[in-house]
Formats: sequence, structure tokens, C-alpha cells
Amino acid sequence: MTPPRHAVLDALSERGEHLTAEEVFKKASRRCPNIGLATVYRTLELLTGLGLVSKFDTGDDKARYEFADPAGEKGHHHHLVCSGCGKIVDYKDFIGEEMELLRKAEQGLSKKYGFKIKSHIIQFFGLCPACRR
Amino acid sequence: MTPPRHAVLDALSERGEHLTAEEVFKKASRRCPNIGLATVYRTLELLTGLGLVSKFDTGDDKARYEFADPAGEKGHHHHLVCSGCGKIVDYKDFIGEEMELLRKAEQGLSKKYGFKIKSHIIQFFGLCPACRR
DNA sequence: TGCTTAATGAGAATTATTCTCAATAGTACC
DNA sequence: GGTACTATTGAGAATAATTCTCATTAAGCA
Repeated sequence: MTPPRHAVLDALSERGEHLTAEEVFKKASRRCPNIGLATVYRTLELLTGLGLVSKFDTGDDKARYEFADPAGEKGHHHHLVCSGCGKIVDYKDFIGEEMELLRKAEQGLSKKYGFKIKSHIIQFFGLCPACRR
Repeated sequence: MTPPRHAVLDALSERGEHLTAEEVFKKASRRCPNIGLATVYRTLELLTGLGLVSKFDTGDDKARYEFADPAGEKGHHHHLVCSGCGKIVDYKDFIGEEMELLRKAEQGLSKKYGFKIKSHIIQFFGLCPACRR
């Protein structure tokens, strides 16, 4: 755990953040002023591989990263994305039902297609109140 | 409907295809030998806007396009993606249940967050039989 | 203290996609 | 039939996120 890595992890530690690599870079630069962007990418990849961070994409062409709440069901959430302004809302409202569906789907798909399911994405897109009209 | 546009639409007309822009370009070039890549992109954007084609992304950094089956429930499917080889399987197996969940979620999220939901993504990632070991 | 190995920063390289712009084609109207 | 107007096209340049290269540095270790 080197200083640059610590700085990256730290930049992501606030919950509810959905930062691009560039934003992580800016935040991490505060703690580690001469960190390089390449290191940020490398570290994000590393942390993602370890399961500490999750990477996702909302349709613009920038990957976004968030701290992965490891507490299973507890912190599990999905994203609701505004196509107008890019706002991202974390929601947990249907997680129970979603989990149920996902479990069934994973089991069914495994059996039928022989896949070993590793992960899934569920995302809703729409217009937020401000962008609505 | 110009010849290049026809060529693009034609390239996508086979069901079950999930082509990148480059692949569409290659196929379309057969019918329209001097079509340009920019035109392919422009046309894909146009068709996507019209709802005739849908654009999605499996995690490599290329957008993929498929003919959008307009027949509502009938042709609706989601994707199961192999993280190993990139293979994409269309499945419809849980569409009924998914639709149910989605309807509830859309309604609930609309009410709670004030979003007007326009679309959603559900995707599973895993390893196909060949990549499994 | 010297040695091996992993990590770093800077900038170049890559790559999908978008933009620019001059040339063209199709259409309406005289 | 011919001419102005508009949308579309192709080619290549431009853009932008991400990855790669490589020389330098730092860290563990005997």
C-alpha cells in the first residue's frame, strides 16, 4: 500500500460518489500532489480486480468508479441515470425483488447456457425532475 | 432512404447479430462499396434515434448495434456476455419476470425520484462453457 | 550497504468515435 | 429543361479516454 494507492482509495472513500478517472485524479492529487494519471488508472484497475472498487458506465464515454460496499445485500444498489444531465441516483428500493430475480436467472442461465455467471448490470435511464420538461 | 442508409440497415438485418460499427461498415461496404465509416456512424445514430436499432455495450470499448425487434414483448431479450471470449447470447428466458420487476421498478422509481424512465439495461456477465476452465 | 523487484510519473501511442468541409445529389420551383 | 436550395456523403483530420513505454525511484532483503 503505497502513498499513491492510498490517495486513490481515499478519493473514492466517500459513499455515493461516482467519479471518473479524471476526478479521482484531481482528488487524489490533493493528498499526493505529483501522482500521475497513469497511476490512477493502474490503481483503479487493481482495486477493481480486488473487488474493492466497482467500475461502471453510464453512457457517456467515461468509466466511473465507486467504492464497492462489500457488505453483500446491505450496500447493494443499482443506478438510475438521467440522460439529460448525467445525474446518478443510487437506489436500493427493489433490491430484494431484484436479488430474487437475479438468483433465479443466474441459476437458469447457468443451466441452460452453461455459463458461470460472475456479475450483472441493472440500470435505468430517464429524465430527472429538472430535465424533465 | 439513400443507398448508404439502406446498406447499413441491410447489414444489421440478420437477427441475433451484434455488430460493431466497424463490422457494420465492412458488411455495408459489400452493397455500397464506397460508403464511408462516418456515414455508418451517422446512420447508426439516426436509426438508433428512430428506435429501429439499439445500441449497447458489452464492456470492451466498442459500441454494438442490433436490429431492434419492434414487436414489444415478442422479440425482447437481454444479453449474457462471456468475459473470456466476448461471446454474446441473447436470452429470453426470464423476460416475463423481468418485465414484471421492471414495470414495478419503473413505477416506483418514477414516484420516488421523479424520474421519467425511458429505458433500462439488464446484462449478465460470466464465463461460457469454452472459457470456463 | 549493495541487489532485486515492483511501482511510479511523464508523455507518447492507441483507438473508437466525432467533426470539418468540400463535393455531390436530389428536389422544388421557375 | 434549367437553376438555386438543402440534405447527404466520403475522406481525412481532430478528439478524448485509456493504455503503453521506459527511464527513474523506492522498498524489501540478505
